[in-house]
Amino acid sequence: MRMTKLVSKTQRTDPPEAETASHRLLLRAGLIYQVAAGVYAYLPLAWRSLRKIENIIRQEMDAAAGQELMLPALQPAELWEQTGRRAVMGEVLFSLEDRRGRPMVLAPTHEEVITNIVRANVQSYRDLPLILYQIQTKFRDEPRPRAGLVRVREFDMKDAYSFNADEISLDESYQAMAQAYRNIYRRCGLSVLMAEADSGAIGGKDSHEFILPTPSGEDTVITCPACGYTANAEKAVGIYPAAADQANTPAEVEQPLAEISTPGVKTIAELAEFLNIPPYRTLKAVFYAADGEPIFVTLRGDLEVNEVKLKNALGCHDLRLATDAEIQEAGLVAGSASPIGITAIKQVADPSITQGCNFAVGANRPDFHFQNANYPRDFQVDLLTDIALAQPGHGCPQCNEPLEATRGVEVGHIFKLGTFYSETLGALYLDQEGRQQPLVMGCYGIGIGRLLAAVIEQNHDEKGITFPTSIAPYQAHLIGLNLADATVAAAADNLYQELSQQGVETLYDDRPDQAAGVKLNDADLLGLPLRLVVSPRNLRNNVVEVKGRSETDARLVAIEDVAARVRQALSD
RNA sequence: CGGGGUGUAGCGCAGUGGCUAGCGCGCUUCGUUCGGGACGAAGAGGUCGGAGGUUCGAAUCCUCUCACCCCGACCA
Repeated sequence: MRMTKLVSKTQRTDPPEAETASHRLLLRAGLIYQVAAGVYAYLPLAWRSLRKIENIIRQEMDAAAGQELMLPALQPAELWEQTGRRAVMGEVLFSLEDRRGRPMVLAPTHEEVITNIVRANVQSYRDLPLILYQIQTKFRDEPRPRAGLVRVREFDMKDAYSFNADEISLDESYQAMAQAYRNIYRRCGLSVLMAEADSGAIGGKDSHEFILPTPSGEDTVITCPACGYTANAEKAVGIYPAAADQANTPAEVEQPLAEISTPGVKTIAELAEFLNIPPYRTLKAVFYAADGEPIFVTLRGDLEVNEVKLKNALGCHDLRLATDAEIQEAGLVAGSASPIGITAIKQVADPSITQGCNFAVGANRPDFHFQNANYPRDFQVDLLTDIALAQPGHGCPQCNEPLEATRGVEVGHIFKLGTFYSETLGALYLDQEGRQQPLVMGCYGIGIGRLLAAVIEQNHDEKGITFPTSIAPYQAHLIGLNLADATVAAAADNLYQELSQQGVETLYDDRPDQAAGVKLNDADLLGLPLRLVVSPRNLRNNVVEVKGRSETDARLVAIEDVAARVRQALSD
């Protein structure tokens, strides 16, 4: 490709709106063009790279016995009502009407359609297991698109679905997909973490996310350097430090409940300081609204609520902190709230309230707290279950060594779905004994554009992108310096022809009037793996300069050997 | 949806009621340059996000509205 014919141009300055490296470089190198919030055009360079990513994914999916097909993005809303997901998805679902006024949606994912297809085509265990996949455009009206291609509203996704006779078979498909995913990331030049993940309201047992560690990421991953435990913070379990200075047999050491005056004390930090006790000797109260119903949550004062765990425990769609008005209406006192004496509100508590005794807690009237609160002596709860957020420093659930936290971008997610869709939509098969059984399903997603963003996030330096060869838009960046010199122009043109004929994907900077600095900087910005420089200086010695993007020094190669050397370098 | 911010040339920005709206980069033409973002000369390019209002006069003041960015709740 000649750069004089390339539609996209590089920009000299960083786009001010781009906070993350991939967003900044994608815009600046002319790979993407923004059309609307969270909607981007892929310009030719990006599109070449994305197609290479897709092909790697296809190869790995096919190797794992996947069959590629293509499903429609435009679907009747009715299909989504059968599974109840029209309501679950809510405003994320792009909705429209056709000319007859029928409600339609633009699909954000494809479980409904694929399950119906399988229902119509699979009746026997002999057809199983089955893995189907597609690479197709998804539509999600995200509340907040961000960071260029990381979080958008229209994006291409590889989504795969497995159909198995039983859980054991599902495990095999799941493991095969997990391995395919590892292969895909490795081949794209990415190093990712595989983290235990929350499977959501409809999920089955297992779910894993593939996370690219980066400070600009949206997710927090909890890791254990000692044993390798890795989990999304939404899912992670931490062993919080037991209250070492407290006896483990509360019944014998419980002190009488006592109300004390605590003027101006509202937060846990203030309470702990006022009483000169550590935060873990207090109890924290938080109020939520779950699908509109008020929820009173209690956990130990040194811990935070994990809202995903809470949401799962309650089985609700919508969970948010209660408003001040709702708190007042419930007769609660913010800053001094107490689970003691609350009967009209649903109460949820974390088991941490049993780790210790004689806690300080609000008295549900302003400027007063209780001392020596003990569960279950002083209050009862409707639900006692893990709702605490694992934090760095907590003990690993596998080995009790201190956990660490890392930020990251989710570049893939695999789920064991179980039988929710097959039962709801009637996708059944006959087993060997002739009994009807629901198909056991899994689903597996990778966002293609986000993967490109992740690759750039992990492969760049201060000058620009450093594309891995496997997904670089072109393999070689040929620069002709001082093309006003007819000899140089001829040599560069010839080399371009030769490389092209030998199958080396070459971007040829044939711009006649650009200064050397502009061309060299653009080459660094675009980040193709190999840079070839033809110049008067080199040509006097009949050589061409060859340099890898990440190398500091160039090699001089005789011009007649360049094509062979380039092919060799690319195959390494 | 809550909080913060921005809309003026392709890009980045200046312009607090007064003449024909300006600067840098980029772009066009000519000339000179030619290995890390060259120089000179001459040019092209604008519904000042939109609508309404105030005014002799609005990019500038008022009202409404739209879009986009950043921080939080969501996801591949």
